[in-house]
Amino acid sequence: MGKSVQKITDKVSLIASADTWIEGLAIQQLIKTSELNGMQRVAGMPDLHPGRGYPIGAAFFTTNKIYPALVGNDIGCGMALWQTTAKVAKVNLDKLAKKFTHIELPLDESWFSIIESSKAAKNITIKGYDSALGTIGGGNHFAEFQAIDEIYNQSALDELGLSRKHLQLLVHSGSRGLGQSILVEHIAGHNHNGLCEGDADFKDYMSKHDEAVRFAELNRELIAKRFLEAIRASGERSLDINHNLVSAKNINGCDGWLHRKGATPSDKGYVVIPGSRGDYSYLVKPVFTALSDNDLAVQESINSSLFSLAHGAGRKWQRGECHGRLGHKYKREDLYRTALGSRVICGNKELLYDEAPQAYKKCETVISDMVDAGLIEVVAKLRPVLTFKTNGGC
DNA sequence: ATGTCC
Repeated sequence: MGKSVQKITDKVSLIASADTWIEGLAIQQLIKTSELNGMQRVAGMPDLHPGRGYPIGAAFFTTNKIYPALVGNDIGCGMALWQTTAKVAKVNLDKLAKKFTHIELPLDESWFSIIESSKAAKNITIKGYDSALGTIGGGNHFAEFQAIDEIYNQSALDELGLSRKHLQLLVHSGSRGLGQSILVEHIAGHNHNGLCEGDADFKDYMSKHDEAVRFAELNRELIAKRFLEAIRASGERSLDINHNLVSAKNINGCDGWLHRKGATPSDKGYVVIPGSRGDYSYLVKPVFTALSDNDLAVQESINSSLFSLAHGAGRKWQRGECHGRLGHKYKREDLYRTALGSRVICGNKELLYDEAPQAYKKCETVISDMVDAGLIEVVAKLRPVLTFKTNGGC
């Protein structure tokens, strides 16, 4: 701890060293959000960047009420890591890149029975959004094949059953149109005012929210299975972690509601913090200091990080300005390959530029800020092999 | 972020 934990105000802290680039607007949004009624504490992560009104890459702890607008439309968005049976040594990039031609369409009849049984098992009763299941979506969502590049903690890797011989698959997606519809309905009735505990609409929102979280998990599972089928491999999920949600949490003896907006939980075991498509991702183990709960330093660390971590490298440039900044220097063809030797499949021109590695911070700085803050230790570094965004859309 | 905006 120390150097990479900044106190912004009494309520607001930021996990970032002084030389980590954070946009001023994002800090302003962080402070503004801390002034909402019932807000107890706000913690910015080292990938903090501006959003529409509220910043992304932050955790917000309230008492007595929740703010659905803080969670946003992509309820349940998160990262799932699958180990495939495919061998890294046997990867042929040209061949691999050709296997994903129909991967964006709604799942066909051959999937219907698994969709029905999975929905029942997860108590998902909502109808009307099944065509989104198994689809990645836009924005920063992706499916990426990766190889374990460097190992720092072999026993942790063993615990997860991960081997560097096997190709890994990281899926980043959420609840698609379902989460969007839940937010739209909430805003129509309550604007950005939030909901008080005890209100009928509070219960109603939380129940829909929780279902959207399960829907998002199922979506990632179906995306993974679909990509596995496309490469004629099977696989097993080693983790699935949501970074957009609100849930009940006791923080330093206080019962309340923890909102995470692009903030990875540090209380759910191992997590993957992805870099941009041209950078490494990091498998990390959250650290819990083995001191008594009464220890002031521990309480302070909990207050300043709110059981949360970065959810990625963090945008350096705003969406939409990237084509202008990169267009002169890079042709579209230049962006289908990365400096780490990986391939990119992205048929949408704006997305190709918006999600370019240059638009993101270096993931290593985000990781080292959290290491310095005493929040994580790095287990392994994952190298991108092929990143799938979308086939069409140009 | 969004079966994405005409």
